[in-house]
Amino acid sequence: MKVTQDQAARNRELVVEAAGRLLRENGLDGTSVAEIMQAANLTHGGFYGQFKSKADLVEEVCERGLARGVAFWNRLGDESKDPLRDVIASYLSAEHVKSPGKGCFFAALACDVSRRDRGLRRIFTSGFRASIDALTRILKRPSPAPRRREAIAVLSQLVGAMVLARTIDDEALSREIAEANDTDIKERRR
Amino acid sequence: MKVTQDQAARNRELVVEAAGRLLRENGLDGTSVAEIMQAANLTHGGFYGQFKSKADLVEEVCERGLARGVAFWNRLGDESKDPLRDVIASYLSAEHVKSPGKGCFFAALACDVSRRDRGLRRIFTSGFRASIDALTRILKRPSPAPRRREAIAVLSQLVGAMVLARTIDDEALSREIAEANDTDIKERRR
DNA sequence: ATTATCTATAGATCTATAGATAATGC
DNA sequence: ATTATCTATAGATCTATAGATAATGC
Repeated sequence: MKVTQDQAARNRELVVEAAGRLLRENGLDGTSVAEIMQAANLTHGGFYGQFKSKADLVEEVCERGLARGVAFWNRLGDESKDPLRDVIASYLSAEHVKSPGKGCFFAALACDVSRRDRGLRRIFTSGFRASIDALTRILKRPSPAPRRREAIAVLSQLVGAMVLARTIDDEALSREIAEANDTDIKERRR
Repeated sequence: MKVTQDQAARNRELVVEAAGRLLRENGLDGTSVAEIMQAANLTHGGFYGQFKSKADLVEEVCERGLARGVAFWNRLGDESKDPLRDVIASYLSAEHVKSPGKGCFFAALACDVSRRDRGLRRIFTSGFRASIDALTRILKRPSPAPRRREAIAVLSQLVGAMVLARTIDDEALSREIAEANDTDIKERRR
């Protein structure tokens, strides 16, 4: 039963990883601790040796997940020829619509989070600020509007488009939502 | 205990009304049947005399709630001097941010719905089409972009702004999100 | 329509133990 | 190398709560 400290640390990572996927796919309430542990190939009871509570795990998962998203955008900002185009294309891709478990934490969980306690909401608030900063840096070519305001508008539009595209039960209409927003964001920045 | 058919029908309406508020405030999973019945001043058990199941009630509530939102926009479209301005101002108001129980079903429940069965998703899909039609009619002055595409973009932006504004645990930043999107939508249509 | 009840499932806790780690002895 | 201790995990169990049903009353 007992494993090396190293293996225990790896097991903990497996739990965080499985939770990251399941929570985004099925929601905060739609995912049980038992389910997460099963996905990590561990038993339910073992969970409480590594996390204080489910809420504790959720906070860790979201904090790390949001940071990952910001890092991805910052990397695009540094390395891409046309970072805004790449941000939009990846965000509004069909892949992102159909795989919430691998995608944006805002699109997957923001509605859930708005009903949760301060702790989790604060984590999302920090993640939001960092995301806006990343986007602001990406919107660097001359623009009539203040860049920060535009970053907020673009992020809102992206998140709304993803939430709606995932809700719609019609593949063609869902695609239309993603494409309309893709075109729209590009057009307005002519 | 037993009441007239008329009173029973009124009680049913009370249940639908209470559910409409509670489901939007606390989410589909965050609202119990017992809670809804209590809010309607009825007992838990009575629920199943009027609805087949909780899922059944949820469908009825969403269908009617979505239709109400569409009707509101159509009324603005018919009666307002500047319907787009009024749509945006009401949608992005501080009041709407803090009272999800009285607000847009997309902003309150779309994330939840994306994880539900076909029945409920189809209802939201119809509501989405009707909302886009209403918005398309409102966007009637000359525009370089196709009106339908613009309607989809504007609705996405509105929903995303509301979801994010409600998630953020900082009143000033939350206000900034609403105002940035308000200004942004107006600016792009100069 | 009320009241009591049933069944399922959730988060969380408890106990036992395999086996790793640390302390000790040669 | 031996012994003692520590700890990550398994498995069983507890408590609370959910949706739903059945029996009852007017």
